[in-house]
Amino acid sequence: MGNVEMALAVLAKMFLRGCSPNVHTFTSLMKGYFMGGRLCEALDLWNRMIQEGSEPNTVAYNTLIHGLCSYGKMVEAVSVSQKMERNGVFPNETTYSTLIDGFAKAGDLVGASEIWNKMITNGCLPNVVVYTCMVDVLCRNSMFNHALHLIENMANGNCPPNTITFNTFIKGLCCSGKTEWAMKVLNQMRQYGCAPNVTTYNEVLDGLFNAKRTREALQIVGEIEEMEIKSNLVTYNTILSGFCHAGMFKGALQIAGKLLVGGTKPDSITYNTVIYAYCKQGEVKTAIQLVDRLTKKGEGYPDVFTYTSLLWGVCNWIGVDDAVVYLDKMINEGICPNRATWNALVRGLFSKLGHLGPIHTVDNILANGEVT
DNA sequence: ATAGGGTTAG
Repeated sequence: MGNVEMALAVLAKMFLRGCSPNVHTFTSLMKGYFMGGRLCEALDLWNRMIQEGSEPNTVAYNTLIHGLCSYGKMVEAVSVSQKMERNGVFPNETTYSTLIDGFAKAGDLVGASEIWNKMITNGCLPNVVVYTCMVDVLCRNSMFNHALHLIENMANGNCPPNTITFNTFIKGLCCSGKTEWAMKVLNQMRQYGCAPNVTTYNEVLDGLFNAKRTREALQIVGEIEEMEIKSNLVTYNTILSGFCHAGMFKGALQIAGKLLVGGTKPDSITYNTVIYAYCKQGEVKTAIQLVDRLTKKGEGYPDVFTYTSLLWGVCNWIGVDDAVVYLDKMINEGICPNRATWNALVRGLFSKLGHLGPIHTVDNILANGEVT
């Protein structure tokens, strides 16, 4: 029984004993439904709360708005916030930051700005979370100078930026390949009283590896050790995949060894990246053995990522016939191949046949409207 | 009882 089911059972017992849940109970339960991916149940619960005569307060509304935003339902979220005001329940900083974050995740600067303006009109002062969400949406729209100005305004005003504000800015810069600027921010954030933490370094590392700046990435790896910043699983996974991205598969496997020695518990991303590294350097048998060993332990593994690497490896180093066996195995286990899986197979197939002109990957076929 | 930051195939 999952947590949500357990909570529901408790709720049912409450009703049976004639106890009516209060707004707090409904709000927590609704949050649970939203987090469990059960939008309909969450909304049903909201309606039931109204029927029970519980008056939703600001926190209850914020929870509903956050749930709607997390499903990308921005029109509905805004409409709830308007209804909230009409019902005389005052929106607070959390209401506005939730809505601005929702628009930011959708890349909608106009939507986010409208909420900002509304907030100012209503006499609500932005806090550090609201500002940080605005930095996020500005970055997603490549308005890095605006984002920087906003951070400077914060520092000059009475709402100083914190480490998360800078991490958001650095992430935005890295996502646009502006790694030099990101490095500059990394070095300057201390002047604002914000110490970089492990997330800051993880973001910079990812940015550098993606930009093929392997040398600088390695410098950062050294800096993390010097600074006595404790690497976490994400750090290791980022370095691991970064090494693979740079074609340094041996180095990647060494990092994996270091992770295990350090006592960090690997996750499916770690395993998939290691399997990818093995397959890329032709140690497909080792990769298969590792997958077999991991399969016994938990559920949900291997997954589509594992099989895509494995199929690529078998196709390129063993043979297409064997790859088809693994494709069957995958489908029998109920794992659905995706576009990348088919691409790995099609690429492998054509590289074996050779000199047949351009490679017809699934992407090419879809782009050109060709039919096989 | 509510809000902002991190990693994997192509």
